[in-house]
Amino acid sequence: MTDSSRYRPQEIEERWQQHWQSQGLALTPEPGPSGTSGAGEAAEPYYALSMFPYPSGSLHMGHVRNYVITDVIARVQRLRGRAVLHPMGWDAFGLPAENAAIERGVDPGAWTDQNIAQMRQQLQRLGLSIDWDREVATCHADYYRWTQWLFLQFLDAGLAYRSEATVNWDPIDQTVLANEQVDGEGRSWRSGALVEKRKLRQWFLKITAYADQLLDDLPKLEGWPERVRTMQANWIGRSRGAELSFAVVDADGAATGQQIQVFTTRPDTLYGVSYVVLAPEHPLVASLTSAEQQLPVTAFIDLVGRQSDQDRTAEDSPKRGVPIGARVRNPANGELVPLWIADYVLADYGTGAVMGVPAHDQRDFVFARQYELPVQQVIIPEGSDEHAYEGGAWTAAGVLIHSGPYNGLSSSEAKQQITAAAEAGGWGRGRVQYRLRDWLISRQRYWGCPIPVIHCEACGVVPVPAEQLPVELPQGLELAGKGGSPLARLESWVAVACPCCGKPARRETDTMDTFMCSSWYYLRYSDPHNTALPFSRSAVDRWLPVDQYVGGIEHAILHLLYSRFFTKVLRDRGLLGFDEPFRHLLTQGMVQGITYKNPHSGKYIAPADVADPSDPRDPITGEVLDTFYEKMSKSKYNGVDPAVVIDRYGADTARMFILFKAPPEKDLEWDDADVEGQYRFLQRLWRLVEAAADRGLLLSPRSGGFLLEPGSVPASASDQELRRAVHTAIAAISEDLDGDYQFNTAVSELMKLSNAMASQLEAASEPVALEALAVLLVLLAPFAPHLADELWQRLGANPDGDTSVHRQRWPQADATALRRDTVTLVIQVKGKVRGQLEVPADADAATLEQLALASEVAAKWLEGQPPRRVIVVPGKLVNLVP
RNA sequence: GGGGGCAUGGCGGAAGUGGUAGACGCAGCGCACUUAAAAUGCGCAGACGGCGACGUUGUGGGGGUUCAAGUCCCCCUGCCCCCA
Repeated sequence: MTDSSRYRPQEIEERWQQHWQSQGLALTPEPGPSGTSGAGEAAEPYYALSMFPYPSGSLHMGHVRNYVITDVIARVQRLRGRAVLHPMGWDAFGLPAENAAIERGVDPGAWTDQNIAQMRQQLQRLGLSIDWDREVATCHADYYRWTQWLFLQFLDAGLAYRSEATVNWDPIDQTVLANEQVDGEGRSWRSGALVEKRKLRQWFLKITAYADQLLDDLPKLEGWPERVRTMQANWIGRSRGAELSFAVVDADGAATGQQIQVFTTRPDTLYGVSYVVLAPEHPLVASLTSAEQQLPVTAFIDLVGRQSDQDRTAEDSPKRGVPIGARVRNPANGELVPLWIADYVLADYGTGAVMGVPAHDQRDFVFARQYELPVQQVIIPEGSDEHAYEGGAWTAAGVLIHSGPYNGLSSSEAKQQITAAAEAGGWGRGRVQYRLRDWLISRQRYWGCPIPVIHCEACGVVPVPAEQLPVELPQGLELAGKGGSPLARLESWVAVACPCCGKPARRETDTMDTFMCSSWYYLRYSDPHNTALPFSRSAVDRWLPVDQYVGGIEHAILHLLYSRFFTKVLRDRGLLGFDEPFRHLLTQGMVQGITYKNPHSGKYIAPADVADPSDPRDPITGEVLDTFYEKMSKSKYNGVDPAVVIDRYGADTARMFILFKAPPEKDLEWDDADVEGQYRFLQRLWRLVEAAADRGLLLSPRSGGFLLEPGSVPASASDQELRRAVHTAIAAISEDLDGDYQFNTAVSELMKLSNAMASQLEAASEPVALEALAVLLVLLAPFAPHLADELWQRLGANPDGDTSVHRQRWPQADATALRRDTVTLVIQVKGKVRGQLEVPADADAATLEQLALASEVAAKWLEGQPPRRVIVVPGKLVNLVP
């Protein structure tokens, strides 16, 4: 073999990337006047989308996996004749840039642009077929202008409002956070700081107005993973129940006229109420607290203010509270019960007040035990004796007792009847409650999209007129990272004339949550250069909904819920014509690196410092290390740099490895030996095709495709066998790329085809061999695009550079080639495999039974007795039951 | 506590509607080529027993349905995720 014919990805990949770019291979076909765009004109559109990255400046393996998966999908759809939109952009506002500015004094915009340039370059080395002409960056004024414009749409629709609220305050990042951005331990999703409660005036989007739609449309999203839909449903958390009024009474038991509204999902337990609890922040607490309880109540409120919601409401944490020295009347039975405040009731959920039913609610039960409040059982399990309440509350539905006129009713009947009685008696009504809160979008940070409103003493909140957009972020602001909105300190920017009355007014100084920017970027790609609108109705309706969205499961709630909300609002504004933005969603698994940890010291050890991976030991102490796979991160020294892998093996090997190693939704364990194996496979392909070319097997460019006429039956058995392997691969890979994607088995089918060709190509006739070679390279093209195009050219199919393998058509399997004359029949005796028989493929059941009974296997295992029963599965097996 | 998911060789993973378990690859072993090694090619390979033909056993554990169960049903164990 000559030296020049070795597979050297470093020499071919960049060349092909440049060639594709000059050919405009990844550009999005737009419908034009007839005759102007050959491929795109009649083609059906297909939109393949990756979740756009934050431009941190360095590409990691998680990105690579995400974009390679989307790229394969985009390339397959092009080969299938679709007009493909496959864009990329940058989620470019956010704290890292601002922190860099604070720490190093650099300009956040310049810092971000530099990172974008760096990451774009890294991305391009992967050979992704991205249409870079449609790139967007959320921090550029020509993009955020439209984020502001869309905010004004929300404002105009009454879906954006400003309100004083108790909010999550992140003391490290010095900003407020949305509920969705606080984790289960009450920590910020970004900084990890324990979130504090503060009362501030903030902007909200009224996502709760769409709670029902967001929930009810989930079943329509059949192309989404079940668990993402479940997570969203849980997050929205719709519960049906009733709001009931408890009248406040004075020391003599006379009504004071004040009412406490409670929300409950269990109106059937109303007769079991032994107290009512208010949230410590409830507005009536101050006025209802008796003189003697003043001191403990004040102290308690102060204590609770320092706790997170999660700590306060967890079922297993201790419940604390104090009575405030007032009583209320149970509207059903007239009983007087004490009024308490407690940490486990939250002000902003429901009405900020709950009725305490210790016998049938676990938290109430714990609370009642703690403070020796009475426990009144009113529900018993159907058909059973009374529950003894040893361990806790009986929270399931059952039958009512001790409930006056409702005794004997089931829980569900009682819920209806008690709610109806409340409505009739004017002391309550049925109500639906959501866990979902309105979306808090104000951030007291600089590097975000300015909220385009002006505060005027005379006119109130005035939207910035659309023609004055964008409200640009001022340059050269000194960022200190301490206290309040940085923009507020720039008086020259803040002071502005009111657009309404012309008097001096002040700009809003908060910026938007970056999730605002990412809630509509997929719409902008359809029409990225529009200067009159964020997108035209015709462009957005042509390309959307996104056919396939690919990204991490970590966005299951936040980004995906917000984007669905945006889509529904914009639909109602007439800006687009669909209900849901993403038809199919693929949540790819993490990329994990091999991780070594000293079990005694807890220290992570870099793989490079482990001398012998089969017996990993601490390089200093010699202790045996724990070995496992975990998500790649700097602190664990288990990351693998994509650039290093590409330098060594090329992008095609990296792509193939990532696709082959695990199914796309599962976590993937990075393994250098497996990468090496993948590289060997590509080398084998190279040698296979080179050997064929050396023998004079050459493909000439032609328009009619490279397949033999469907139905062709070559004369020789070996040709038939090779053809069967070729068309089996077509059928199998086509199926793996349809619906739910199985790239791992698709790659293994490519390996099988290559193995078959390695042993059979030499003996094959020229037409059959050429068909096999052409099919192999077209099937390979989406996965290893550089190698496929290089070999395609080396086989002579692309002499002028304009008949790339990526411009070919995805092959159709020929049923004739898949047909067999004989098949292997399995012979079972009593369900156990005992032998095999070659039989004619078209033999009927009776023939198969006879062949099986006449076989040696039958003779050996039936011992001369005729079987009691025979089951025949034509084409598969015969089961003899003695 | 509620909901969702997962469990298959030494490892990653394959196995339409129940129908030959372990495809494909990694690691391993043997052979060929080589002075040697690497690379490459060919072959073996779940476990147990047997020189062998072959037999037994085997998809986290237990039970069931069926001619036939990785696949369907019930119970249990362990792990992951979401909500509490």
